[in-house]
Amino acid sequence: MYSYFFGENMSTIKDIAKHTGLALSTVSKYINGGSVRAANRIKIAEAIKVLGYRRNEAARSLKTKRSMTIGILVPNLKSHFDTTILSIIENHLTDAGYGVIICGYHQNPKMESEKLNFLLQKQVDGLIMIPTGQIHQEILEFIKDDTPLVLIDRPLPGIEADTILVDNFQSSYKLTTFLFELGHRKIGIMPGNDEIFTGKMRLKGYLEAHRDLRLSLDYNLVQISGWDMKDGYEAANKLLNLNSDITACLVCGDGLGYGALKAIQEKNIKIPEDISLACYDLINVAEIFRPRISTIVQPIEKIGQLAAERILHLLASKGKPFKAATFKLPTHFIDRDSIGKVH
Amino acid sequence: MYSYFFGENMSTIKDIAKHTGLALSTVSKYINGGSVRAANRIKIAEAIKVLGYRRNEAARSLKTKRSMTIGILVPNLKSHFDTTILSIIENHLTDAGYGVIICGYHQNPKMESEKLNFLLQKQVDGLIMIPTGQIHQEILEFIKDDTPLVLIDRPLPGIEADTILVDNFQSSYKLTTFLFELGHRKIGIMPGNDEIFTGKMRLKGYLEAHRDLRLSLDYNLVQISGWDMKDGYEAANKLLNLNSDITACLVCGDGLGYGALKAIQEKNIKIPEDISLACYDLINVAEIFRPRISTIVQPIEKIGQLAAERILHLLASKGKPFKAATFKLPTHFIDRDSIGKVH
DNA sequence: CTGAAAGCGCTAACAA
DNA sequence: TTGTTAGCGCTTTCAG
Repeated sequence: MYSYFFGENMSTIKDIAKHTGLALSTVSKYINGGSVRAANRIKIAEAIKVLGYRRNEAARSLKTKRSMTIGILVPNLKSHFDTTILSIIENHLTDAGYGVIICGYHQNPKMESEKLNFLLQKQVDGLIMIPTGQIHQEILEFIKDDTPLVLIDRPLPGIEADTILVDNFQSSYKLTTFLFELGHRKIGIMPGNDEIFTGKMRLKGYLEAHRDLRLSLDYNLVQISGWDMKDGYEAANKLLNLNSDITACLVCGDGLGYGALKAIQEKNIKIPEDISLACYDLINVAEIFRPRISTIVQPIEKIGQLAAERILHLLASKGKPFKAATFKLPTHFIDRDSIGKVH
Repeated sequence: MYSYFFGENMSTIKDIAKHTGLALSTVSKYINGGSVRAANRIKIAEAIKVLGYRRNEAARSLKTKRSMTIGILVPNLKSHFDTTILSIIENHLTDAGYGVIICGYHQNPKMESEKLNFLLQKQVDGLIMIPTGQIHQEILEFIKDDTPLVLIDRPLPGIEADTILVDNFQSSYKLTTFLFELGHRKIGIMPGNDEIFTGKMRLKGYLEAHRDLRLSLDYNLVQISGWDMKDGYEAANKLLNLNSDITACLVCGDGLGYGALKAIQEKNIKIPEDISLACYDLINVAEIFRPRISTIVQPIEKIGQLAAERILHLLASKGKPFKAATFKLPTHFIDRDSIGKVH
């Protein structure tokens, strides 16, 4: 009699109340872990099984104004950096009982704003994002709604939110200096998109190192581009074609690294004999490539873990006064075999 | 007077009805694109802006029993294969007006079932997934609810659902034969996890090719493992240590490929002089590695696109009788420089 | 084209 | 411990 057919409506709390002869509120309490008489617990549990009951989250959210889900928004679902962080955060939040809605915005600010809107509509209880840097209306709304917000990788000036960064400036400054000390005088850089915080800061490190070292700078040595492999390929080709005397190159991203490697291989240029190469990230590949590529390693695990920790903390202390914190995590440089001396 | 403060409640359709002096239903119709008198349209639009109104999706879902979101569930958010497909599907569905909830289950069947449950609770209107192969209770529920379901990469026997596969068996059968024709007699294989459809079928292709070629088979040449880089590293080491006379190896996954490459490099074994290597996927890396790696290329773009198409189709024809279809997409083999002849 | 009213499934007082 | 009840914000008849 309580059988269900293909396509029939889900059973509700009401059905199971009817089935057990108990009140809705009792059933609800059971479901939410409240105290219910043992005999009734059993009855309810059985009814739930028999009727195939499953809580309707839409109704629950509507009532409680909490969705128990966190939104995560990243620029590029194809990027190893993004997805690794994603994966770590998801792990931690799942453990804490939160669901996760993952969105990518394809490095497109317009889509970024659309996805934020989507997440807003889904009433996520918190948001972790790698922003472009643009301050969208929706971000202000998250803040206005007092929804916990954690920013990763790139800050949002003027936005009061926990922010997790790495030492972009430092790392590229030091690396440039390191190359200089090895005798390099014509050092190229592929900073990616310099309107994005990481690109801008890494470029800045390179630039200031040049200034401090009193190394004159040829702007052909700076090839701004997008972040993808094809961008890296093009940028590297320009760099190589425009600077016959280039001896080293600093590549500021994973995708760019792939592209650069492709271009260099095609031209039959030898690393590190003809050109020294250093790259951010290049996870996995740096080790197996020959020569092994020297890279700046970001603490991805830590970033993800910290992001999850912070959002959980904010969630737990909601309503209380809070002061946004910025964390600047150290990267470290692993010098493998792609950097040589200039004589 | 309609100002809002930090943390104040969102304004609702009711507020904007009050603000404009119109009825709820009129406002609702406006929001849903119904016909409303021009003067009122303007009033409503303005009120929406002033009050910062945003539709509450929980309420909407509760009422309509549709969420306008599709769930996507994949085994491994760190896998290039998975995330590329993800990204493509997301694109298409977003264009069609659907939101997307992406989940990973970390190759863990238990978590797979938890995530399915999460998606079920979120009342997704459709589900696209790469399953482990286990038939969870939740999958049955999706089907019972008449929720469109599209399976990718691995089928679910007995489940009536659109399924998108590639020619795993064929591709590895042919590749094994190809290696045989080049003189290889000791061909190793790293099929990954042979309880997973793709691993099983690729192994089967290898095995049947051996049988058909009357090539005796040494079981040390088959190293079953997980799918990650470290699994590939271990499997390759075993393969290499156990078979001093091995001349070729077929690697059945991206992560495995990274691991195999690492092991081979460490042992200073030359490709293809000492060992020939062929690998599934190895996206991006196959081209830039030296020697360039010969790979079996899966039509990832097409898989993603087809998955999106199918789910959209199913969504549009909901309720109508439907017959599940299985698509088997062709892979193609790109022979680069990692396979040599045996004399 | 507009308005009144019912109710989706659930939670959370409050009363018993 | 259990039951009654009032909505959460929205869509959707059905009248007007």
